[in-house]
Formats: sequence, structure tokens, C-alpha cells
Amino acid sequence: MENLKNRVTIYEVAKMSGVSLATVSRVINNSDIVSQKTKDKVNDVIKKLGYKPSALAQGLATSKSTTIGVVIPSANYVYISNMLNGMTDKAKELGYDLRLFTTSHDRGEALKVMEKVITSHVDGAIIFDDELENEELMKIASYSVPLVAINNDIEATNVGCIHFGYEHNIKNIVADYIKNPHKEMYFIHSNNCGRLLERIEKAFVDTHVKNNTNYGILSSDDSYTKTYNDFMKFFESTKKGYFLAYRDSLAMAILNAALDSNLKVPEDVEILSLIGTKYALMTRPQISSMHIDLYQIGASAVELLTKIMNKEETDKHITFASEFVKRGSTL
Amino acid sequence: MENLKNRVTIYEVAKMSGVSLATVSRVINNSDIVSQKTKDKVNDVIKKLGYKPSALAQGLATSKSTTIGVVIPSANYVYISNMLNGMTDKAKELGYDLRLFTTSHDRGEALKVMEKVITSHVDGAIIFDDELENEELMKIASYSVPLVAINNDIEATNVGCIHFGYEHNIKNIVADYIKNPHKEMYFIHSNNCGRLLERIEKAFVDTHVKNNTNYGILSSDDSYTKTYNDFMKFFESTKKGYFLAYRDSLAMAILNAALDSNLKVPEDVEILSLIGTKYALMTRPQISSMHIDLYQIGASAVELLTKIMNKEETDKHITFASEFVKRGSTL
DNA sequence: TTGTACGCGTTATCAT
DNA sequence: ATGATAACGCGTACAA
Repeated sequence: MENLKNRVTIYEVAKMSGVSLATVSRVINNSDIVSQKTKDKVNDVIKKLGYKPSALAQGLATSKSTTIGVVIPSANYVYISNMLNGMTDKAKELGYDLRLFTTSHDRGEALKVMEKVITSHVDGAIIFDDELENEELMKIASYSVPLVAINNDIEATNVGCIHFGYEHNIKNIVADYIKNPHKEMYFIHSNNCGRLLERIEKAFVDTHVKNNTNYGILSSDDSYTKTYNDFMKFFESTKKGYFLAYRDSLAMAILNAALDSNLKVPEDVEILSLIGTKYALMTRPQISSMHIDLYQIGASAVELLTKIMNKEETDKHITFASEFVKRGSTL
Repeated sequence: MENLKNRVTIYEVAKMSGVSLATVSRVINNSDIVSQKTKDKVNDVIKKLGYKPSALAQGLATSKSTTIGVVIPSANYVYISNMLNGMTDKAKELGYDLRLFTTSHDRGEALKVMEKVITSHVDGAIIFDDELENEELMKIASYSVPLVAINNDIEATNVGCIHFGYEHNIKNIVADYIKNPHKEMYFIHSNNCGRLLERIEKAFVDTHVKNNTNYGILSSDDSYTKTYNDFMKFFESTKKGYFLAYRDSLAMAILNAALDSNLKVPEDVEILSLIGTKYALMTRPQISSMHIDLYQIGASAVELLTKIMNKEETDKHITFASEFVKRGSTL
């Protein structure tokens, strides 16, 4: 317990075992060309001294850090932490550690983060911030850091891409709805929510334009409380609508505002959450949502990245289709 | 773009700038004893070559990694990701990176994770997994890795502790309730949820025992769906109760089961969530909860850790009081 | 099977 | 103000 001494190094293990440090190194790395006898001897000393190899030195010697950098806008969204969870599990399975980087909405800052990723000497990086421009991502890739970009489209040898397949689904939903338009459809537009939301919005608008039907775009903050308050106001004058919201908590804000305004869901107000999580099940009525398995996506991202790192042959573009799950909040 | 060359090193920068690598190092580290002229010259070359220092080599040379290890059971809880968010922000502010480690419920595995933390050569670690025993934590601390343990009680020079203050609040609530006992109180017991939950349960039981009042302990899985189904069954026979649940989603499970069983909340069924998040606001009725600012706690943990790392004088024990917020789910 | 010696990219301690 | 040179802890050809 009073053991506040400095790190035990491979030298001390070698000395006390009466072998060279090369042999100790071999023991650590489970080299099979070392006799069981010395292996045991060295392992004993390692245990006795409590020796732990330094990943820093190992990394420098092998120029591998067994570390994956993860860039996210913030850990504070349920769907992101679901993905993070998938990544940690798969990374653990494959022997990698995760290093976390967060971006802000500031472009200049984003570049700094990319540079930090490079400096940090990770073996590869996963970027889940589709506000970033390709230029920024290529900055990393150009340093020959293998990359997996989520919802960014890049073509390069050491870059993989994972896409959320939403457009098809959105078009179907809008098209279906248009056939029998009970009420006006609104898309909840949030600033700074990335390219995926933009893509979805575009699919929404395109379908309406093509069919020459009405639609509305409502701007809102990416916050439950703010959105709830906005919609309490909104529902004072407008009593009907079909609303597409980005995340569950925004959908919940609209749902609660509708219910608290004595509107009927789904008769008067219909609500669809685009990135549904388990919380979509917890409201009454439950919220219809697009389901996409973020845990699985996180795991796949890590898997794809390691394949790219190992120069394995793989399809470097993966698309995960979202699935529309109808629940009580839509007709 | 075709730039798949190896890392640019300090040597190449030195050569191209016509200075020694010592000077380049000084420029990188903003040493003020280098002439503005050469500083500019070197910086130009750095930019031209796209040189980025290797954190690995820097770490080896300085025996500092500017990295903090974070040990959590899983990123998959809202309250944990709130905390994680506080940690990333504060760490960024202080110039540290976060390295993520997850534990499982397996004790043997836990020790492995601790060893990984040591090997990974982080400058300090924050442990938010109060299932771990002090023995395991001291393993890290004994390697002179500064530590902040959350909801674990340890006394050592390089260890800080952050506590959630719940007992007092719980006792008050139970005591208040006992004065006018409308219905029986139940504590929802989940296995493997750590020491904090055990502490709270103990405070709950103790208060009841002291007052010689009835109470119930219900076991449940740490899952929304499972808990919901369990309580749908439960409410077939039992029509009343005051339930204390660990997290919002468990509280929501009970709430929904009650409502779906045509029981009145809070008249028949009262519900309290122990670790309340924003989701407690999103149900109807809203869920009364204990509020504790996990973001703030995450930030404080990082701050405390860095102080310990820098040998600054600080109180190494911080307690965050939880606050009872009464909402519609209790009378 | 084991040991020697060099390299990994950087910092830091000397000189100059 | 700048330049050699020795660490930092480990992996790995190469030699023995």
C-alpha cells in the first residue's frame, strides 16, 4: 500500500529473473520460442514485482497504440451512447481501447479536434459527427490514419463509410400519407444537427414537391424543454398536424405539448420520431418511430475499422436500413 | 490525397529547417528562449510538412500521457452519459483526453480491466463502478495512479472520493411518509447495480425498521421491458403501493404498468425515481425524483483528479447532495 | 533457446 | 539561442 514507487520496468524484471530483457519481452508477448522453464521463472518475477508493461513504450516500439479514436459531438444523446456502447463492446472484444473526442459546433474547433486525433496516435478513428466536412475528415485520412465515417460520404483507400438508410423510408411514408392527407405534414428542422437530418429533410421536401403537396418546416432548438414550450404556443392556434421530429425527446416534447393542449393523439396530432430509441415505447400513446440499431452500428463501425487497419478485403461502404415501426402516435 | 506516407518526425522538420531537433522541440513546446526568426522558420516547415508530434513519444519522454482513464459499467445509461459528458467537457478544458474502459459484472474481469488501466499508462483514473471492491481500486492506486472513486470510500494519499448524498433524503422521505401512511412502500431491488443502490436500500429499510413500519422489497431486472411486464402481473393482484425505483426508465415502467392497469397515479400508485434525469419530466404525470447533477459530478471528478495529480492541496472527499423534486407521481 | 544492439519519436541535460 | 546526446520502456532483427 505504501507502494508509491515508480513504474517497474522490463529491466528490473530481467535483472531479477537473471535473463535479458529480450526474453522478458518474449514472455510478455507470449512468444512460443521461450522455454517453459524460463517462462515460469519470468512470470513469477513479473507477479512478484507487479510489473505492467507500458502501453506507451510498446506503442512507440511497434508504432501501434491499440487505440481507436472516437469523435462524437457529445455523449449526451441516448442514440449516441447506444452506439458508443456497441463500440466499446466490440473494441474490447478485438483488443482495442477507445479514446474519446468531442467536437463543438465551431468549425475552427473541429479542425483542432482532428489534429488532436492525429497527434494522439490512435490506430484508427471513427467519426460520428456529420457536421464535419469531408475536407476535415480527409485531413485525418491523409495522415494515413484509417477512418470510418458515419453518415459522411468519402471515397479513399483507408476510409470506410457507414450510412443510415433513411431516404427510402421517408419517401414511402410521405408518399403513403399523401394518398390520404388527413392533415398537413411538418418537418421539425433543427440547426446544427448534421447532414443526416439534412438528407432526411431533403427527402421529405422532395417527395412533397414532386407530388405538389403542402408541407411545413418548423424550426426548433435541439432541446426538450424549448421544443415543448414552442409547441405549447404553436398548438394555441394550430390544432392539427403530422410532425416529424429528429429524436425521441423532441417527439416527446411535441406529444406532451399536444396532450397538455387537450389535442388528441393521433387523431388531431400525429408524431413520428426519426431516431427511435427505447424511450419511444415509454410514452402513452407510444411514439411511432424509425428504428435503427445504433448499438449494432457502433459494433460494425469498429469491426469495419479494424478490417481497414488490417488491410483486409472488405466492402468499405455499409448501409443500415432504418425500419418504420408504427405505434400509437400515428394513424 | 495520395499522401499515405509515414508519419513525419521531428527529425525531418529539423533537417528541412536547418536546425537541430532540440530546437524544433522547443518550438513545439513554445519555449520562449528561441528566437522569433527561427521560430517562424520552423513553424513554416511544420506547416509545410504537416508535422504532428506523436503523443506516444512525448508521453514516453515525459512519462505523462495527458490522458485520463474512465471506468464505467456501460455507456448505456442516461445518467452515466450525462456524467461522461461533464467529464469530456472538463477534460477538454484542462487539456486531457479520455480513455474509456467498461467493466462487466464479472469480478475476475474487473481485475483485468484494472490492469488494463495501469498498462494503458493514463495519468489518472476515474472509477464510476461501485460494484468494484476497494481491493480492486487500491490495485490501481498502488501503482501510483491517482484515482477518483465515485461512490466508493477509500482513504489514501492519491485517491479522491465523490459521494452521492442520498441517505438523508431517503430517510426524510420515508419518515414523512410514515407519518401518514397511505399505502405500503416498496423498494425495487435490482441485482448488480452497485453499492449506491445498496446504501439507499439500507437507508430505506433502516428507517422502516426503526419506526416499526411495513415495507416490501421487490426484485426486478434492470430493464424497462422486463420491469414493465413484471408490474403488469404485479398490479393484477396488488392495486396500491408507493414504489422507489433506481432509474427513470424503471420508474417509467412502473408508471406505465400502473396506468395500463387502470390504476390511478398518484392516488393508487405512487412512484419515485432515485436517479432522476430529464426523462422524469416527460411522462404524464411527471415522475417525482431525486435530482443529482451528473454532468456537474463528472466535471468535478475530473477537476478533483487533476488536482490530485498535481499534488495540489484539496479536500479529497466531495459529497453531492441529491435533491428531492416532487412532481405528479407522488402525493 | 537466449542475448546484444539498435530503433521508435520525443524531451531534457548538458555544453557551446 | 542553439546543438549534441542521453534517457524514456519496449520490440525485434541478428548474432550466438
